[in-house]
Amino acid sequence: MNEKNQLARPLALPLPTIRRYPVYLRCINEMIAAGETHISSAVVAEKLGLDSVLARKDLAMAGVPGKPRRGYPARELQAAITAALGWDNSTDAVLVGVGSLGNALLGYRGFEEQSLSIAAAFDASPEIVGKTIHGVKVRPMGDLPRLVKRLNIRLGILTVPNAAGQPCADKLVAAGIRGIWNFTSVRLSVPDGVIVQNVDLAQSLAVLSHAISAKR
Amino acid sequence: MNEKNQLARPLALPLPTIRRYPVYLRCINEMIAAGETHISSAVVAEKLGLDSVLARKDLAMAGVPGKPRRGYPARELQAAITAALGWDNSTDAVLVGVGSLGNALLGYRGFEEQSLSIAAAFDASPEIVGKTIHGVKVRPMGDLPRLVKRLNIRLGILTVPNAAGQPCADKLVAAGIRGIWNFTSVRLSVPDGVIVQNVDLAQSLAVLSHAISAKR
DNA sequence: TTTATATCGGTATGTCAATAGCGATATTTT
DNA sequence: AAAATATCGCTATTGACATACCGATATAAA
Repeated sequence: MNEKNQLARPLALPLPTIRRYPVYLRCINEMIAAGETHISSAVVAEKLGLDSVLARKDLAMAGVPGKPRRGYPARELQAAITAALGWDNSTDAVLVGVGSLGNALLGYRGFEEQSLSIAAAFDASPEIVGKTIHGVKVRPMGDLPRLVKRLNIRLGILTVPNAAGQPCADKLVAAGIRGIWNFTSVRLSVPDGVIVQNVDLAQSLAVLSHAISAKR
Repeated sequence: MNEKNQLARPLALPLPTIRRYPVYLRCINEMIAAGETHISSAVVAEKLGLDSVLARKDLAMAGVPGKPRRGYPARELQAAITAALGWDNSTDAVLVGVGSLGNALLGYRGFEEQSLSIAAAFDASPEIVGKTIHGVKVRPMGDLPRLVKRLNIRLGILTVPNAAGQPCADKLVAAGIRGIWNFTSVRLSVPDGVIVQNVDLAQSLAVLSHAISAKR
């Protein structure tokens, strides 16, 4: 039999739970800023419009023991979720493709919350290389391998045109990148061990436009 | 009993299927451009790196009968999926919040593929109002209700700072919008009948950063 | 003409996550 | 000190989707 004193935290968190963690985290941050010392799953669920059981299970997954009638200790819960997301340590990333979207991401201030900082940007176009966008200097693609290795960067942000998607992904992989945040519509093929997270606006829009056109 | 001559298309398509449709559609378009007249689910699955059964089921959901040993008729399948997504008729949308992200979306050329055109843009800041960004004139928020009603616009794109998210969503709803494409991190509360599709970069990044930090 | 085969279409099974229900317990109230 | 209650934490059920399997059929090959 198992000792039941210790809280059993599963080795792998459910993917949907991980996706919801940023939402919880923002809510918890607000509550801490408002002076709360304890976080009740019921209150969080109410604020976010989620089922109370779902919120309780998600928060319990963080591994911090809560107390009946009080909730979870706020700072500990915050720290646990932040750690689960890997946002407790600053992460450097490189951005490839300084078009309009890459430009917007370079200017996005919200990444600080996720401890993400774009350490360098690259582009193939000679007209853009050399310019400084939102404080980041745009470098030629040739500099990518050396810089990624020197700074030990593990995350690449891919914001190039579709045609350049796979070739640039290959370059990132060859340079030693571990994860690619893919903003192109191309289905990247990468070796095992490299993680790709797709942000396909068309997929997101599909759900919305289908629903709107279907309900008429 | 049921007549079985007609292909039974389910009234509601599974959400994951809808999300995959844009991916299939791009693949089908390429194959048509390459001169194919028939689309085999096995070939599509191979190209996209999906399970062949999954692709077959998804394509079958479109309601177009396929032929053994040939596949689905290319143009008909293309038309059916396009219609299922509501991309067969041009859809006008309004964009609220012309910051860096709103700017990038206004300049994004890929929306034509989805028959989406941004008919008008709005912003609260007097410095931006009146300017023309990528061919679209930025109007003051006060003009929103009248213009949405006059052009009978059903889709709103929300790219304002988090603090303005809910108020602006309320204005869109009051103007008669049916769906909101929400790029803020705020969980919007809207009345029944209005659909919200969230594009939360933090949620997407969460999966990636968790995986990268966990596997070390 | 006959045989072989690729692909479709439906049914059954398995897996994962969301929901529901219930007991345990610490805090608050009386 | 005793009773009431809110909240946690566990287990079971439900439901949806992905996967596996199998029969039907039109095309291609022999």
